[in-house]
Amino acid sequence: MFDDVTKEELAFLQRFKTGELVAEPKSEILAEGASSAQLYTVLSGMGVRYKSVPDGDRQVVGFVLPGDFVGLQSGVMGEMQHTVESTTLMTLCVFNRSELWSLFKSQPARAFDLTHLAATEEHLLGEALTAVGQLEAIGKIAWLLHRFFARLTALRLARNDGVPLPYRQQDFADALGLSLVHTNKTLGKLRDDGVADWTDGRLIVPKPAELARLAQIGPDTKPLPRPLI
Amino acid sequence: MFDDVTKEELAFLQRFKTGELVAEPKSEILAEGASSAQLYTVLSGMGVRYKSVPDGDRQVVGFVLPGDFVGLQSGVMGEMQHTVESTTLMTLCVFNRSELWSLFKSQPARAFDLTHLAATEEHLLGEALTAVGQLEAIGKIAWLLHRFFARLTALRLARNDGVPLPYRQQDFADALGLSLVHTNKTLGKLRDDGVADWTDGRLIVPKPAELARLAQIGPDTKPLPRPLI
DNA sequence: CGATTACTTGAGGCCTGTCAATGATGGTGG
DNA sequence: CCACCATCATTGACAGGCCTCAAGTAATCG
Repeated sequence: MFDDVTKEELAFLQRFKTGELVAEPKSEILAEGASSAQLYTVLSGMGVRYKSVPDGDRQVVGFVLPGDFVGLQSGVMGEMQHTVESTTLMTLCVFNRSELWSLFKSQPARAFDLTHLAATEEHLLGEALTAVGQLEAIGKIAWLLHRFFARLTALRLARNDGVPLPYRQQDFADALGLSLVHTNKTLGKLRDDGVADWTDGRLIVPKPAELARLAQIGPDTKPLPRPLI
Repeated sequence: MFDDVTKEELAFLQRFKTGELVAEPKSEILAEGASSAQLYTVLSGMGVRYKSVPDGDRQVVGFVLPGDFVGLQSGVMGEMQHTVESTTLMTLCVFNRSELWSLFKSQPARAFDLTHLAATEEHLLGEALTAVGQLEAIGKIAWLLHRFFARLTALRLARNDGVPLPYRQQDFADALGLSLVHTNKTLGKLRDDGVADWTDGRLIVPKPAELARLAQIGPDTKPLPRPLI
């Protein structure tokens, strides 16, 4: 699902890279409102992006999967607009923000890719907003499960016993604007109906077409290809 | 609210510009799923961005105001993920997509600005998602009104009788995931309470602090500065 | 002056949130 | 080894915010 990378491009990215970071589960990678000196590409593990609301709630604005680039907002706008937190153990490829400008000057193709990545994020958020705004609970849950299933399958993380999905139901609730209780009951309904079963951190989808129908998604919708930085 | 532009940068943008477009109200500027050969900067007028849902509904993912750049998604990803439609009469500055690549090669500062713009859109969508996901109806409406009031004031469009707001209540409903009826009643409540009055295409805010409180926004939050292309 | 569009208002019902309690699991310390 | 605590999933009862249905008014237009 990623665009190809040529040898000389790879060479530049190697220079751009300054190290690797291993993050424990539930640790903060980037903090909302902070200006980070580093940008990251996720090599393995999963996490969440969320914004905090004054009254103590939070809105999950996205889920971070291997191959995702995080910190671009901080890189171009000065500070992060949301927090990035690891859910599982994560390893990240570290880049220095100070070299971002040299990338724009000397590697226009990589700069284009970064813009592409930002536009992709915008697209994903638009999809999420549409799901949260227009679907009812069963559709929202189905939408999110379908999205994970398609994305994780494209990442070749699917096995016979489904795909890994190490999040909590609370994460889903916060992503979809639902209460934890209703999220739980809706997941139970999908499980009882034999459409999708998310148990013990793994997701199994016996009826992908039915899941897509509930989510109002075309049955063969695939994740868009994206550049890998 | 826009970043400054130097003389030589302006010269390049003049070459980049290929003309102007005048769009009648309710006309489609860019269509979801289409690949556009043009990109635009809005010079005057207002519009909406929306995504269509299979069952006939739509989700408004943003409102287009003067200074906004539209078509970047098509420019970097190949096709638009949402439709852009004019609400009022609009004038737009037209750029050719084919020159986008030369911009990345020869004007890294402008390329950086484009990435900045994409990241800004991502930020705005994240805010919208948070409002739609976490606030109840009164808060959502207050949030959107507050956002318009701040943005239009920054654009110096404020007069003694408020700011222009030429949208329909249906546009608000589709943006916030509310029904038209409930949107209407909630607007009526804000009007009755003397917090905000949106009538005949103009918005007056007698109690900005109260509006911000309902929207869970810091009282002195300003729109983020952004580049102008 | 009929048709269209947009705004307004009332009534009733359901989807979803809140409150509350229980079970299961795993980590921790005595 | 077991009591204790924290986290997460699950389930039932109940209330309420919001949707749907329906009807009416006002303004614009050909």
